[in-house]
Amino acid sequence: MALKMRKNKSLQPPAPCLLAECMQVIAGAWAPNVIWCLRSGPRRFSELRADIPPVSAKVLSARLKELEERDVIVRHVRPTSPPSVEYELTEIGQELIPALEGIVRGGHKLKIRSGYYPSKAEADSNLAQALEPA
Amino acid sequence: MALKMRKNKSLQPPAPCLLAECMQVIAGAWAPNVIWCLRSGPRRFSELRADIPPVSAKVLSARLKELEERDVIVRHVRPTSPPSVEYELTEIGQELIPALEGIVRGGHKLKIRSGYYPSKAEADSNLAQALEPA
DNA sequence: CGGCATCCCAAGCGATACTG
DNA sequence: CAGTATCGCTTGGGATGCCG
Repeated sequence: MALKMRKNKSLQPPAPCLLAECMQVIAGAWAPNVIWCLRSGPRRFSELRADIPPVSAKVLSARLKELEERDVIVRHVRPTSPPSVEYELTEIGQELIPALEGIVRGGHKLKIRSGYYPSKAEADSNLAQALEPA
Repeated sequence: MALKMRKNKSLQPPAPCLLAECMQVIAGAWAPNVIWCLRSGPRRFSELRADIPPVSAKVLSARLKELEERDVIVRHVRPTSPPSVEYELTEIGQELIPALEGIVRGGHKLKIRSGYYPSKAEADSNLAQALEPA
């Protein structure tokens, strides 16, 4: 009857717990980008603003605060003449990088399959550039 | 050390392209769950509704439509007496599963590090249950 | 059963202006 | 430089009801 492999005992909500848990950290338009930008070392507020497209200061600080509360990043304040603040991934934050890499690779395959790159070489270089440390 | 590894040439927007690309597919509260639930075979509309927490019909159908447009899933209509519709992952959709697994593992480590499980055994079984096929 | 229509709310985000 | 405050828009989402 067509539904051969489906067990009729419902797939109990499979991973929604864990999936949702991590999705909340990852969610939003900017959080993943922040984590991604921090993966190769600490960055300052305005550096993040510049790196991440033009994210508004309000939203960026909101995300940073959230990520800090979740212990994904730490905030270092250096009391210099012009105030300087650095954000850095915690160990917990580092754990998320493989997940983001997975997403990047997934996005890459998506673009290859549907959108199409002009050439495979270009696709590969794009992926390599995306993944390379800095 | 603090800023040792930061190149002062700005980290050009590293992967936002690819990251954002895939994040848009993954984004929203339910899309990842849908893909996750479909990873072990086709499911029908109402099965998905039941499996995924209580997602409203409106939102579920909206997500399904989006995912179909992006060629992540396919819709099979079977013209039986009570109408029956099945959704299934396409090959493109399958490509996303590793990314989701990465997220699940990330969420798992997050819970271990911060929230804490009572015991490691329980943590492991939780992860295993989340990842097991069906 | 599957799914669209309507209403309505809350969160996310951007822009601008302002402070320490 | 590193934010906070305010405003207003746009989306995602829940609830309910109706239709094929």
